[in-house]
Amino acid sequence: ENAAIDRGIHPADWTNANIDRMRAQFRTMGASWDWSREVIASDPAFYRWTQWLFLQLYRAGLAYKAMAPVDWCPKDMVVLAREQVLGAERTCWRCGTPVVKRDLEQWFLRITRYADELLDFSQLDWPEPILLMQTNWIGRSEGAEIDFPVAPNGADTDAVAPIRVFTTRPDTIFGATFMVLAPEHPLVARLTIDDRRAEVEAYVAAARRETEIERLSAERERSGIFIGSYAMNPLSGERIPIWIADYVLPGYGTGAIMGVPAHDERDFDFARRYELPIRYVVAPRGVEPDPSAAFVAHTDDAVLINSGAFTGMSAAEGIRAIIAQVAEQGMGGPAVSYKIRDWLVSRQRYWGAPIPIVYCDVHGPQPVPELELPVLLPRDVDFAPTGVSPLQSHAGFLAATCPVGGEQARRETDTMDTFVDSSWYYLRYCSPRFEAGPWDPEAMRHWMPVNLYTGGAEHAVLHLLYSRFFVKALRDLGHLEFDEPFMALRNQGQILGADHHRMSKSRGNVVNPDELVARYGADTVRLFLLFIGPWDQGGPWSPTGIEGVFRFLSRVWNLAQPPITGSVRTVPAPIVPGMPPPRSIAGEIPGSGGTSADDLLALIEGSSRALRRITHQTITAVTEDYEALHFNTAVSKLMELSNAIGDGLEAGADDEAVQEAIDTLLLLLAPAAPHVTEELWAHRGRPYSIHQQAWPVADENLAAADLIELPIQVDGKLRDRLLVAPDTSEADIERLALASVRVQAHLDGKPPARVVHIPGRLVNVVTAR
RNA sequence: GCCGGAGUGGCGGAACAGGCAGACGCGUCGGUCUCAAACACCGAUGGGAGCAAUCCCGUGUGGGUUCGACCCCCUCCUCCGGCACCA
Repeated sequence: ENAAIDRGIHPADWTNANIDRMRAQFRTMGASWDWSREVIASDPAFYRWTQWLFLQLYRAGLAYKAMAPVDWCPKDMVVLAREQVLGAERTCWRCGTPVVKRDLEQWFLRITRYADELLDFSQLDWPEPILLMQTNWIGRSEGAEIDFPVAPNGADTDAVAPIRVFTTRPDTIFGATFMVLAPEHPLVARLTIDDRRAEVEAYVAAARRETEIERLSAERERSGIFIGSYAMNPLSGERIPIWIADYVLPGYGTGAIMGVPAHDERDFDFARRYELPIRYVVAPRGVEPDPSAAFVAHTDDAVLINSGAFTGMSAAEGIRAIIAQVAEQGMGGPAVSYKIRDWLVSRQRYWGAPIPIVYCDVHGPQPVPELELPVLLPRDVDFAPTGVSPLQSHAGFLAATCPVGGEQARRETDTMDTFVDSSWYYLRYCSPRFEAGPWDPEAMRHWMPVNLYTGGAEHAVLHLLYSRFFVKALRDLGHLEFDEPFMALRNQGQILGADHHRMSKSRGNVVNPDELVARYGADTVRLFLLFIGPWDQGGPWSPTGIEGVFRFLSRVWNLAQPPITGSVRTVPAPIVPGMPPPRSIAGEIPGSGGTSADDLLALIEGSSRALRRITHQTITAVTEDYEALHFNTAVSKLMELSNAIGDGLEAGADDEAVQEAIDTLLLLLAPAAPHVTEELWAHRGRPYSIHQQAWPVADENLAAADLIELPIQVDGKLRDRLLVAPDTSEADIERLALASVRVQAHLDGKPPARVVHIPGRLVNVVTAR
């Protein structure tokens, strides 16, 4: 929408032009999807069901409208979900502008109802960091809510209900020497005594004016103000002063805390500044707390002190006992608090799915009947953002009738957050043209849940959290039969601009794949993207090396293109392919001085046998790499196979081995470089299409080497290598290892203290030291 | 500040149930081809010593465990990501 405004065109045209462009781009890159299942979120045929879903949630009480302090992007002139406000700088996820707080009536989805179930990841094979991010975002804390009665002072505060606090450390209640309310707490005005009123009101006003960043700044000294009233500690009966301070947040817990300076760092700082008493009530057993010390963090071996009847209990016992006591007095009990907030989904923008609600003066807000869906987004709207939905100035859209009484009514003009569309799109893929509902239940059973989902980690607490919520809510409403949308998740890395920043037009560091495709061809670009580094890591873009991939594909072309007929080369005599004797490589094989072990092995096996071995080893290795998403090493192994084919030709490998190797190379390469492999496959007279052939299967016997190479170490340092038949006895291997002149040179004529022999891996000769 | 992830040649990166560090590719150097260049091909390429055989040093820092550590444990440093007074 913003881009369309910048260009002076309609968002629908801009969106559709982009869809066309991306389809074409994907096509040139050879991306192979089932295009018959394409869905477009801005198409009424899709958002009809987005609206339907909203109504299901509304009827179930999971969608509601409420006045609340919300995050507002002053540039986009729209509210944001808490998840869309990024980082300590608290910026808009879309444009990067710092957000501000506003009190507005908005639509929310009750994701908090699923907070506990969203913490259950037991069915998921997801990256640990994503699970941690979701866990932290949900932010579950167990503790207690405890009522502190207001102490009578003869004024009108006497009739005030007790003040409820939330704490995770009820065991420290005897250390509560003051109470703090958030400046926004509803009781502040009533509990402020007249003498203090002017100052308190000034403090509250100042707190409201401050941006959240300033307020949350850790650097700033804690501030607060005494409001003149007192509360009673429900267990000790102690009278403690009531303060307000902006370090207590209105939206978490109950918006009020008991101040326990001895055991909480923030309360400690606060007490120090305002000279409030600090009383230690928990200490490691047998240790006298040092009054000059700072706050004492929670430890496992701590016991309660100065805590009346609870003195002597362990901290864990104390927590249980004090909660029980408070509950018995009817003054609270166990409680759980969460950081996650309900999901704000309404947006004051044009380009989104309209929220299907109408407002009737007689019957209040009413859902649009399902048969009337979709509520169509009109095209002829002045969509410049003004802070209220542009739809408000569209008389035709606005006019509605009440579904209950038929009165004239007014349509909701806010549209839905784009993340509502993306929270369920994958469900529509199962039956994209289904008309009788959002999905065909039979297709749903066949396809869902998604077995492997790939995407960026930036969706951790956005799309991935919302989608889980949707599936659970729809399951509970009887629409789905599974608990999780995405069983396995893998995060790909992000390719950054050459300047190490995210690619963006404004930075001018965007790489356009079209130019590379035009220059090198799609297969080269695809292969290079796979080869550039680990798929899950990402990193700065550098085109260095794309030439190497291009050369590789050129070599494959040259190898596979002309059917090889009767190429004749000198063949070095193979050394007894059947039963080669064990031998030490260096020094003991005449003339083997400069020969690498691989070369020697090939020499012994014979070039045909060696090529077939490498071919079948490559099948296994590349298949495993693909399945593990290790594409960079898969490509390097394909390069090695192509090098081996070149060596085999050079050494006179027979045609059968060469042709098998080439066919295998093409088959393994086909997913990565679909175009060139298809063409070569056809040139070689193989049946169409290479992409419909069975995946090659490795023959274990062919993949097994006739000889294995064993490193020989002395004291952990490599000194020699042994080429032996796989079935050589351990005793023979150790005898050969010790017989090595290079090993002997490091033994100084003394017998070894020990020989560590890991069969098939290595031999380590340990000297007495 | 808290929670994650990562530090390997000139560069991208291999190798990680503890077992040959540097696969594969780029770049660089040398050579072949060419009138010349480009392309292509061949060879060399972690650092140091040596004519050589070979030896020493090397995976951010400093310790530790082990026959053996890029890998495990502890300390610190740097970079990237997330959260940010959540009581």
